[in-house]
Amino acid sequence: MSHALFSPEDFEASPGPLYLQLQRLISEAISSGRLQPGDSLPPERELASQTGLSRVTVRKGVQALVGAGQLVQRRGSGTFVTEKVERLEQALSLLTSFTEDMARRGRSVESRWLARGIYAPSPEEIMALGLGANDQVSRLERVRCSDGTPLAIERASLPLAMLADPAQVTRSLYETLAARDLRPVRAVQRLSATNLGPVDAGLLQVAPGQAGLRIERLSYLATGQVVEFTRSLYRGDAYDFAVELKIGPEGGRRAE
Amino acid sequence: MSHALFSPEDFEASPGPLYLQLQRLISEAISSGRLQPGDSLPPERELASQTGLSRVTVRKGVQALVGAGQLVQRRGSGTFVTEKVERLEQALSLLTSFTEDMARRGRSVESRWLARGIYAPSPEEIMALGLGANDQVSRLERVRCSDGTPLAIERASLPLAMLADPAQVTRSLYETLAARDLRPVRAVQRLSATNLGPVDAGLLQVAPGQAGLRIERLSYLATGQVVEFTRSLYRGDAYDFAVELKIGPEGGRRAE
DNA sequence: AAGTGGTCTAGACCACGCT
DNA sequence: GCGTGGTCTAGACCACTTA
Repeated sequence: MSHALFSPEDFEASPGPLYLQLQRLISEAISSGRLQPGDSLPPERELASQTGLSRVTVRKGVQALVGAGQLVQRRGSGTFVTEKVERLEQALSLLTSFTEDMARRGRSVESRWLARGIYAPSPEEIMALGLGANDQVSRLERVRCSDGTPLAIERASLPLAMLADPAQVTRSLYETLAARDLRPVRAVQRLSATNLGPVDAGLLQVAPGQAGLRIERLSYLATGQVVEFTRSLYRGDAYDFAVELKIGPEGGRRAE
Repeated sequence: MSHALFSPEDFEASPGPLYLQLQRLISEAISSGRLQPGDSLPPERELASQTGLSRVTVRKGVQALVGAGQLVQRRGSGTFVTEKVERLEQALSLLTSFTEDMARRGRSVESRWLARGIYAPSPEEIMALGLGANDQVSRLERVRCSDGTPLAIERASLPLAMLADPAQVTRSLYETLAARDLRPVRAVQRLSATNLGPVDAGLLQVAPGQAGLRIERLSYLATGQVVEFTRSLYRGDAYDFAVELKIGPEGGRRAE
């Protein structure tokens, strides 16, 4: 059975740096199916002796694939091919809740609370919610998971007037608000792509540096008051957001 | 003048790996303003002797900041603090052209063509445009720049029926289409975050692995025909997309 | 030609996870 | 305890840029 995955011949007179060649070989082994998601790679020292490279060089090649999200390394345990996540599609221009959204797909929802309580507001929250210096803020921070996989980090901040007791939110924030007749009628979102920092990457169980989608949302009541200020981070590999476009000025009538 | 930037004392009995300490020191020097955008870092060998670390370790710390986009390295020349890019805000739900969008902001627009011609379609293009196996496709691929900075890569594909002569597109694609009375009335976009590969990162002049926003768009005529299929990659650090939300089913009336 | 980053090595020790 | 990945070193050579 145990054919070595690679051999020194693979590196004879090939072009380019050795770590890139190794990277390519491993990458091809994955895409060809010779290495399946969840499979373990040989230990670095063994890869080194199999290929005739030094361990430093082997690590450099492997690390590149870890950075690309194709491999995961667990200290003391080994190196494994990343389990792939199915991509979820979600409409951006509907104000739906995570809970309902997943239910509609027939997927389980779990949340892990990072923070749920009343705090002194950050400057960012003061700005966004229009608070006074002495006001306090309700914070709801959680990791959203579906079928066991963390998909997003959600950090919601609300004025106490909107949510005096954060602890009463157990499932959907919108559900809790709606029960008190606080229904947002309008919301503005800002999206950008960002490399996940070590902390957020850890919470989402991906390698630091992986791409994530950052969404900031401000929701308003009919009165114009701000209901909530939410900053979310979605795993870039797990989400597709869909937007339907209206027609811009140059595509339609000139004098609208 | 030339105080050494760092000294071995910075590393005495501090916690954590040495390369992370170096990374933090450099990062702080940047955020504190002691290192300005465009400034050069001391050569790796000098950093090593200043800090008492090995060059390998210095490189590891520096590379991490290169990966984070804070530093740029140019072989044979040196290591420099990244020039920062001002963030542009753009409405996602309007179908505006890059050209007009920048003009409205009073910014210059330059494009560099990567491809402009007629090709045999890829399977992806066949799917998206609903082509037959023997049809051909017009492709417009360019890097979009403003004020000298590359901001996005745009790869547009159109059926020949919509654009028989790609060479006649010189500025805005929409302008060219509108002149032939081909005005899209509807478009669907899909967004996701992704780590830029070496090629795309090179075109956008950022480090490979930096986060980018991928947008796929399908535009339709009033007849329902597909006008264009465009895949764009925006620099994550240069763009903020804004979306206004409608109200989802649970927020509004039940029976609308 | 000199100086820079880019690659590579052989060998060492540490910290963690498993069994 | 043993095997894994994580960190670190000293020294070498290559490839490119700049002068």
